[in-house]
Parts: sequence; C-alpha cells; structure tokens
Amino acid sequence: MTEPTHLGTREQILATALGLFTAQGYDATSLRQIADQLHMTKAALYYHFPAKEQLLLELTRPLLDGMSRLVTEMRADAQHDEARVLAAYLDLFLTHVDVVGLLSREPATQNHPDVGQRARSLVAAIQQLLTGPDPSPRRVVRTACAMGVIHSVPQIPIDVLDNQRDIVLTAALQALQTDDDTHVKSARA
Amino acid sequence: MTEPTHLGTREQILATALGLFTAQGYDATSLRQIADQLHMTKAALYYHFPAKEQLLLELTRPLLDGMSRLVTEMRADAQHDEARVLAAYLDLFLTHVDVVGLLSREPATQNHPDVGQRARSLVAAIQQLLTGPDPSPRRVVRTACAMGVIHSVPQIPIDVLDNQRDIVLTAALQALQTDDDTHVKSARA
DNA sequence: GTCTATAGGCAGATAGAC
DNA sequence: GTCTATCTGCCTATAGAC
Repeated sequence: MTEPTHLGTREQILATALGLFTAQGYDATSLRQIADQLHMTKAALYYHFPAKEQLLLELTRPLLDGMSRLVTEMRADAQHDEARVLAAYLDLFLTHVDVVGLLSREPATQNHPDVGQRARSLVAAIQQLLTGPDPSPRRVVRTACAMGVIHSVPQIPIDVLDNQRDIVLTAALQALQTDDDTHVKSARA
Repeated sequence: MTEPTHLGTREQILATALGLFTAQGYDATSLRQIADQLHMTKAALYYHFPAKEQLLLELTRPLLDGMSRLVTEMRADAQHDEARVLAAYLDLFLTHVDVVGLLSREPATQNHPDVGQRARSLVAAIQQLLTGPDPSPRRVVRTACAMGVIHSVPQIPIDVLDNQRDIVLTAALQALQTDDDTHVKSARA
C-alpha cells in the first residue's frame, strides 16, 4: 500500500498523460515530456507501463466500458425510452469529458482496435439502436444531430456547463423529435 | 477522387495530403506516405512546398477565410438573423466537410497560430456574436448546442446528408431557440 | 523504483546530379 | 521537376547498475 498522502505513481502518470494527450494529442506527446513533468525519466515510466499504448488503453477503458454497458442495456430493453438513453449517454460524457475530448479529437488513436475502433463501433451501435429499425433519412439525420449536441459537450466551458445538464439534454431531445411542421423561415444564405 | 484531366502536381499533392491527413491525422502522416501514394519521393514534394506545415496552411485557408468573411458580415450587420447566420455557417461546413473534419479532430494543428488558433478564435467569435450581448448561462449553453449540431456534420454519412441540409439547420435552430416550457420528462439515469 | 546509456528506427529537411 | 543520398534530431523501447 502507498502512503495516504501519495496519489500513487501509477495514477500520477496516468493523470499527467491524460493532460498532455488532451492538450497536444497522443502522437505529439512523447514519453519524455510525461517523464519530465513528473520529474522522472522515461525508463521509470516503463517500469509502470510496458508501452506508451498502455497509457491510452487504461485511460479510455472506463468510458468505453460504460458505453458498452449502455449498449447492452439498450439491447436488453427493446422498448428503451429515448430520453433515458440520451440522458445516460450524456452523463457518460459528463463523467469522462477529458477522455471524450481526447478520443474524439485524436485520429492517431482511431485505428487502434481496442480504442478508436471500439469507440466508433460503440457510438455506431448506440446511434443505430437510437435511430430504430428501418428509419427514414430524416430520422437518421436527426439522430445524428441529437448525438452531435451531446458530442459538443467537451467544447462547452466547464464553468458554464455546471448545472446545465438538462439544457443540453433538452436540446438533444428536441433535435431528435421534431414536429414536422417546424420550418426554416428565410434561412437560405 | 482525381479527375481524368491532369490536375497539376501541386493540386494532386494537396488532394492526397488532405486524404491522408483526414484518415490518419497530420502528425501521423509522413511526407514519405504522401510521396509514395503519388509515386514520387519526399524530395519532389519539397520542390512544390517548402515544408509539411505549408500543406496544412493551404488546405485550411479557404475554410478559414470563409469563416472570417462570415464574422465580418455579422459585425457589419448588428441585426443579423440567427437563422441566416446558422445557415451560412452550415453551408461553410458542408462545402469544406473534409477540412472541417480534419481541423476539429487534429490536436497537432490546434496550436498553430494560422490554423488551429485562428480557427478557434473564429468559432469563438461566431459563437459570441450569435449568443448576443450579456447572455444568460442558458443562452450560452443553447448556442453551444446549436453549433454542436452543425459541428456534427462531418460525422453524418455523406449519402444521407445529401439534400438533408434543412433538417440539420432546423435542428440547430431548435437547439438555439427553445420554448422554456419544454421539459425533460423522466430522463434521470 | 528509479537511474544512465544506448540501440534502432523513422521523421523532416537539404544538397546536388540529371 | 524529379531523383539519390545524406544530415540531424527525436522517438520508443531495452539493458543493466544502484
């Protein structure tokens, strides 16, 4: 066991890595930078993690597992409520904002089977389950817009976002379920 | 992608670079890859472009100039119509989907003064002009959601997106202007 | 658990022949 | 305009001392 005051080197490394990955991207962040910021050497990092990739895996797993759970629940309950699903999805994003921001921005990670590919297939699954069977093109676009609202969460200033969860949720819901008679007035550019 | 008519080596290089940058990210794409795909060598690339960075600059300039123009127009017309602005913003995104996708995902480019920083300040300016003076937190979040809808455009399948412009636009508008009595039912997770 | 030292690779960029 | 050859620098990762 580590000392109560100490966060544990492992966790410190992960936290620092997340910060740098988020700020600069995964590729652009070298182990040297992570080590320097922790007043360590690269070699010390390799004592805790067998490879750079492992940092990414451990950072993203909690979010991805959460999304996985959501998909499972949606499949189990065919009559899932749209609002409940969007709410759960949003809360997942709020809990893991940093990781979401990293994943959505980082093309370097998007071909990794256990990270990018897994994330994409989970988002696709949720989107498809949310869209429902045999959807109209309109429904497909609307679902994408609703998820777009939630995906925009990482770009909202944190201080503003606090306690504004329901506003985002309402916006997402409205993007999804529109009265068909709501029209664009004179919006051509 | 490439026309049967000769495009000019310069344009071919730019097109190839955009494709690879979009697929893999800027950092992750080496000049060697670009050269290989064009059956050239790295050195040949350097005849046309003085540095890798220049590829990014030329690829993003059209979009950024368009956003710049929009900001200027908004500033000139204080009574700008929300719908018109969102429509113009959306059309900008539709015209430059690939570049938008690249820019929004690529942290490696986001600290470059003439690319990432410029893009961010332009988005911020549009957002602020759209939000209006002395906004409520709700208004700030709603504006972010509306722009989130438009920002989701690169993630909508292209074949579905065709002719669905107005659906996206309507969704964005609704995210922006909500009746305050629209409530979330039982959406707590 | 952390260090020094270094292997081995590939990146961006340049020089100069053709 | 395109090539070959090469420079320089930083990267991930490993070996082994303390």
